[in-house]
Amino acid sequence: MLALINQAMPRLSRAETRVAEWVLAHPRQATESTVAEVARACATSEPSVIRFCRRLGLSGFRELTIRLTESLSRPGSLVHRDVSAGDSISDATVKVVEAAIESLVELRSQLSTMPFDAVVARMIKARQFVFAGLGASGHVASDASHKFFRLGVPCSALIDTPSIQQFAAIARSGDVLIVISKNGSAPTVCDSALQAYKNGAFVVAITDPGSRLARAASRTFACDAQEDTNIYTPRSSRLVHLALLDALHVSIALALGVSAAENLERSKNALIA
Amino acid sequence: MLALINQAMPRLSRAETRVAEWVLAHPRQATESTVAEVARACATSEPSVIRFCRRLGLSGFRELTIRLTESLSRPGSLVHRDVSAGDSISDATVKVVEAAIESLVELRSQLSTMPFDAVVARMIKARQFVFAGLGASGHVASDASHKFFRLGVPCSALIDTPSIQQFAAIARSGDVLIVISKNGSAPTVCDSALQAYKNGAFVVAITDPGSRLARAASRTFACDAQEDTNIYTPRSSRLVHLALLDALHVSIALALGVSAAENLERSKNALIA
DNA sequence: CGAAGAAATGAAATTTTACTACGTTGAATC
DNA sequence: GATTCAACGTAGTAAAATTTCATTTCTTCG
Repeated sequence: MLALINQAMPRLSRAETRVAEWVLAHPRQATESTVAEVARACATSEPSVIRFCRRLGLSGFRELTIRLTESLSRPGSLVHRDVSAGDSISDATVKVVEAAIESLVELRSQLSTMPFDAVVARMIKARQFVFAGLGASGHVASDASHKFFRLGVPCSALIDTPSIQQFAAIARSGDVLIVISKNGSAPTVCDSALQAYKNGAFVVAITDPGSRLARAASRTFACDAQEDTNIYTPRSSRLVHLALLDALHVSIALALGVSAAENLERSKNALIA
Repeated sequence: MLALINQAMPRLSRAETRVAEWVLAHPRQATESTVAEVARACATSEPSVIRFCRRLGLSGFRELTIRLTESLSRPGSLVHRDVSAGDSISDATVKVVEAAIESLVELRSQLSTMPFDAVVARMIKARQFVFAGLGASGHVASDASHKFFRLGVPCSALIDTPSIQQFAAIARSGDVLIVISKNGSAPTVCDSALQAYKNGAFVVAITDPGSRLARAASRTFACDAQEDTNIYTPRSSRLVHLALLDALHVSIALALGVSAAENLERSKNALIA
């Protein structure tokens, strides 16, 4: 959160900058203050404080206090140590698993900012789900399709460019296209997402925030995967995307209610029997 | 905080108990609600909610939300609670991701007991890697194949019974068969593993400890995935298997040394260019 | 340089939210 | 069966968050 404020600093106006600086300087105090108190401390007005919150993408002051307490009580994350050529095997395995844990912890802290409610609301009324992704994201798409179809909604996975383009051309209202991409820059995928959107489909992106794909989609789940400069470090983004889709899957199951629960139950029993 | 509420339960009156139960069941949602919303959800009045807070020694509702968000964002508060039908979407998503984190933490603690060294020693001398799995494990196998081939070793993924059986029949010394299975009980897969082993292949199992597959393999990575009695709880085993294969991949890359590093480097550059 | 437009800002009004005062109900005790 | 006391909710109040809008300040372009 504090990093997010720092990052937003250049976009802020003068009064908002004063608020940002005060919050960064007194984060703990900010969580216990009221809007009026913050405004007074920053020698500005209450609306400016509110505007500051909005500029950060928050719903208001209340959410600021929540987000702040969250990040303040989260202990400094595990020191992300890269695998290096001299590592022993046991060192390396621990590092890899810890990196994976770290990215999931990061995901958890970002869950509350993600548009689950809006996406679920649209998905429970969909006539089909189409998952799309290339390369490693293709496997994620397949996995998701394999999981979501048990809800009783028609599902498919598209894992190559021509298929994605073809679907975009025939997409229509009622279709939900979930596009999975690590950095969201592949032009063909972005174009297809836009095309599907224009044809009336609901397009959900699971990708980096700020990417071209993120802008093309109706809704975006922003997972800022840390850049892996290290050749040995595997992409944790796959794990994050899978976990995110797990969460979405469960959310939809809950929203669909009894019918979905029954389908899940039956499909589970089918394996045991 | 949640523990504190539990502890205070006996001292609470009837209406206050209802509030306590709701907060324990929907902690995340509680942090984002207003007094009126909580009162409505508990079928009680606003003063009762306030009284509940006071009884806990807090100054009021505002402090409750702060204390709650604090304890929710602390990793120690992973009180693995199952998703239930009445959960809000935000509660459910947090629970799902926390369950995933928990299983990876579990994996980390078991890493030291796993036969990485022995498996790596055999794999760096292999002429090919074959990953096998059915259903959800099939996606894991595909993903692994897609990752390992970048080391420069021939790789393939078998995701259906006949293919696995056929490979087992032609397997020979120098082949490494990595079998991925959640509970390791599918008879055809176990038989194939045994057959491949008899034909001289090195068979690695990624499965539950004590399963039939575990006994059939040359070496086993035992991941005791907790039984998911709850229909909403997704299988975290996929994530664990993927992370485990990531670790194995990196270990092999390190053991292969410069040549593998070079291959990884080149394959990474191929995507950017 | 100066006027038109846009952006930023705060005063005041409005709505929402947390909290309090008080009367009623219900249960326990004698 | 009357008395007492705790529990509870209705209705009201104070306070806080948020919106509206007029004023000011900065841009920008003639």
